[in-house]
Amino acid sequence: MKISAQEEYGLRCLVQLATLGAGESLTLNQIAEREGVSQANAGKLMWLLNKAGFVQAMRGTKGGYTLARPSGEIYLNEVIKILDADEIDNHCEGYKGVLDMCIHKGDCGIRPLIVGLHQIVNEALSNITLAQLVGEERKVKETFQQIQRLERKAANQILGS
Amino acid sequence: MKISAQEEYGLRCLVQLATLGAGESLTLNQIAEREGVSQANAGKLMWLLNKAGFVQAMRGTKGGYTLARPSGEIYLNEVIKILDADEIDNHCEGYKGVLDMCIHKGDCGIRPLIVGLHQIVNEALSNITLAQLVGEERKVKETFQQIQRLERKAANQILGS
DNA sequence: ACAAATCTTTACTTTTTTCTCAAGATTGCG
DNA sequence: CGCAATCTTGAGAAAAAAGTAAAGATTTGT
Repeated sequence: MKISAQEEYGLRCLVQLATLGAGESLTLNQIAEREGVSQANAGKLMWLLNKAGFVQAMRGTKGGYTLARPSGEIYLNEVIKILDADEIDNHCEGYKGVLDMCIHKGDCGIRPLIVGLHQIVNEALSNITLAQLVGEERKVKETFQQIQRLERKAANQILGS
Repeated sequence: MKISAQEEYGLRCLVQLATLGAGESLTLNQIAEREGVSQANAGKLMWLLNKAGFVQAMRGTKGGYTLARPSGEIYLNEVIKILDADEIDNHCEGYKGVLDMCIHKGDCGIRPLIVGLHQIVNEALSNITLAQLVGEERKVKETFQQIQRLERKAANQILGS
């Protein structure tokens, strides 16, 4: 279970935009340079993010990108969903081995595991906004630590019984 | 953020072994057939799991695989770690763009996010054993739902304030 | 000892993901 | 207008992941 390159770089490009003051914008080149990515690659990512409505692009001299909404209103789960080309909703379509259908219809321990994992990640991401990612290292860390503590408690309650 | 094919199929092969009674074992062919995977592929997975000490293999006629420990003592986080070729510990080594080093040293909003996500997933996985995955759909689902509820509560406590 | 069944291991092929390139489109400026 | 800067878009190259094949090693049974 890992974060894909597209998810990571896409998020980082957004973070760059989130640091801007009102009226400021960044060109593809600036974004690429700041994140250590090629301009071509950044271009594709920004294109995706633009299509999805997270950023606004302006062409021509003096063009560039800005966030389409305040960074405090952009939740990471939405962003990840775009950068990751959806997935999960059709999990059993994906890994069905050489057979035509997923073998594990009905009662199957694997499916709830996979679905559950995705939900947990999604839930965590839906509590974090772009704004929080900008220079707010402390708060993000705290949020996750708290989540983990309660996660552990929950597991004990259920499994320990 | 998604589960890789190797993670999923590897887990499923283990689940097959976990359903066996004492003294029973499964051959590569049987495992492959039951999970709808090619024998070659199952072979590679079982080889990995064997090297990591999760299963025991016996060659020759009457050979096959069995779990190396009781299924109740095999935690999913350990298994995933093997099937996923480690990762995370060296996250900043992985996605560093075209530069020699990760740009985000020190204070960086992205790193705690990535690390935090992995920890949350790992924590969830470390509370589930192979035994629970066998025909226990209900229980796995419950565990995750409970974790999610508390996760949400935790987030509200911190972020809402 | 030999043959059959089975796991082991390495090299290779295919598929998917990631990244790049190059041509096109739009905007602003002189 | 026409040039320069910038985003857009699709094709395709490169890299990584997944999967396959084939030859080798080990065990059991006769």
